[in-house]
Amino acid sequence: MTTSGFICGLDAALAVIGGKWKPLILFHLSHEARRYGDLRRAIGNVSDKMLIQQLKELEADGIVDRLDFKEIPPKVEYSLTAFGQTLAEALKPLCAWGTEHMIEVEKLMSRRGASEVEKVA
Amino acid sequence: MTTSGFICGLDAALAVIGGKWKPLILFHLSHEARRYGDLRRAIGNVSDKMLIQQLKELEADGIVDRLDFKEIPPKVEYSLTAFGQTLAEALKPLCAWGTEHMIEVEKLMSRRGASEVEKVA
DNA sequence: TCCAGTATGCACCTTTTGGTAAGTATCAAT
DNA sequence: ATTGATACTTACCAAAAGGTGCATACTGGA
Repeated sequence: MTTSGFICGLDAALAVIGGKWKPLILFHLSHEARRYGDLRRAIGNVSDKMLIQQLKELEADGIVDRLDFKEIPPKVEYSLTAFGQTLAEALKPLCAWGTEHMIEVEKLMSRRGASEVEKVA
Repeated sequence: MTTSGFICGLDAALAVIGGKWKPLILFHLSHEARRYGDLRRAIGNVSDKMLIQQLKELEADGIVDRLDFKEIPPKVEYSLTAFGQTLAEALKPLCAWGTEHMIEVEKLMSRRGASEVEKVA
């Protein structure tokens, strides 16, 4: 079925920001443009493969801009497009919600992990 | 490492609403409480296993309330908790963004699928 | 009596996603 | 000459997410 129709806008939005590192990428790029390696270090424990992959998708989706300086030790800068910035705007309240309830959510998530451990034990 | 610490609130929020059917569930329950089968039909093409699983997680996360009427043809009603309603609020702008750009996003998504088809062809 | 509807559980399998480790080309510094 | 940094690619593998189908216990309707 090619009817990939979304029911509520939430579906559409999540189709774009779904992906383990995309929220972080959005987060870091919302402040300023960043070079690849820079962004990589900022996020911390991403593999190259993953970061590149997610950046490519975001680029294909018109969320981020890739600026290749064509220099010979490679230099590439990533930034949010205007479209990406509208997304970042729309994400702010959700980000705020998450920040506000972060402790609670962390407890919930560790509980999920814990119950899985119980099954093993 | 058990440091499941989120970097930005986005991570925390997405840990809660991540899951193929959760956005839809939130969406439908934000209007009113619904019986299980009712909700199921509203969503359309979910399997029982998935819907139940996602509902259980949302329940465990304190987002939805499960009201069992203990009747003998089973009757159970799901609704948003107060906490769940704060989430729903925070999601509104994102939902609006998705609705606004839905056509664009649908094109993007079908393009993703198309390029995968190219690889096969 | 037999089937449908109710909400849910369980076993199994496929698809998707994420991760690891290696390799590429080019230059600067050691 | 080797090493390290740059941005990125590829092949291979593990884990997680999702899907299918069957089973349950009980009732009401055909």
